Amino acid sequence: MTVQQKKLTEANLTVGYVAKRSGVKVSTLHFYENKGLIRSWRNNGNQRRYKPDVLRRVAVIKAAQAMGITLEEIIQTLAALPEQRTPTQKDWSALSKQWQAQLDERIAYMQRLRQRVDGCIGCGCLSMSKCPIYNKDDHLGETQSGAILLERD
Amino acid sequence: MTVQQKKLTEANLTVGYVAKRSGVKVSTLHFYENKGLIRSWRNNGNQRRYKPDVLRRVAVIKAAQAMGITLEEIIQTLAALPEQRTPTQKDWSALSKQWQAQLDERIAYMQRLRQRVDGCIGCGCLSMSKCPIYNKDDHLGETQSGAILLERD
DNA sequence: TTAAAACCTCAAGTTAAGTTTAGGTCAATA
DNA sequence: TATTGACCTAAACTTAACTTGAGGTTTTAA
Repeated sequence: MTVQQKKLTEANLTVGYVAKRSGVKVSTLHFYENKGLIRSWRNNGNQRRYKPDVLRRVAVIKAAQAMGITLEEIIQTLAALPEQRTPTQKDWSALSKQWQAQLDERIAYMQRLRQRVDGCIGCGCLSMSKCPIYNKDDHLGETQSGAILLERD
Repeated sequence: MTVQQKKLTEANLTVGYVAKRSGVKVSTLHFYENKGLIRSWRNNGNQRRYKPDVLRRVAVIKAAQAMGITLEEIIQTLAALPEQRTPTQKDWSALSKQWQAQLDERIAYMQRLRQRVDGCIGCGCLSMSKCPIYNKDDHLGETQSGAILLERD
């Protein structure tokens, strides 16, 4: 039995191991713990120990981030996971549905933007009076103004 | 002739007017000028004055940002615009082509991600050994690791 | 003409998502 | 057993893209 296998079966992962396996830095795991995104307990020497499901948690966090979801939102969503028992497939599945919807929205937003850029800038005219790049009702857009940016120039 | 019309025809816009018309704050215009994204000259009292095409510039900057392009990249791209003459439709069109390609890439990335999430998290299994959310070759992904995040857990 | 509104500069503050550093302790191995 | 590598905390630093504040000047309008 290798050291890693021993660690795995004992469900007793060190921070360095989790860092290597999850592809994030040790400092990031500390940071996530501070934020309440993951949890650990301490051994006699005050070192962190993790249950293996922390790996899934970090994977999910990273996946969500790649979808453009902020840590703050992720914290909110992860709060829906059970505290007492290890989350099941159903638990994770529920999360992913939420994020899928967000991802779909984001893709749709990008496509709308693509279309507008086709029409507005693509042709070189940029006549914003007819064809604003920003749309008041498009809440995914970063802009606060939402205004028609140019009417003439 | 209204004051605004006078300003427009005289090609002599104040910072407050540009701010209102472009939907960004005065401080943002100062900031952009510092970064070299826009230019102005000064009147006798040391106040900024702008040519009307600054409105188009700001619109383009905001559009590019909405596409996920950083200011640093925008600065690079805007550097291709002519310094001496006011940019023409062709000039703007060239820019937009570049950004369209980036936008297409980004959309494609999101869609790949969407597919992986369908397969990996959506089903609840999250068995990353077969179906990594992160792909080494997917350079749009934010993750450094690019590793398979979970082999078992 | 005078007060308010708009402008100016420069420096410091803000937020997100970490990373780095410093100064020390714990654990694994030659 | 000694030493090296892994860990600990707390605070400061980083980057992007701005925003805010302080203290002073210019314009505009009643």
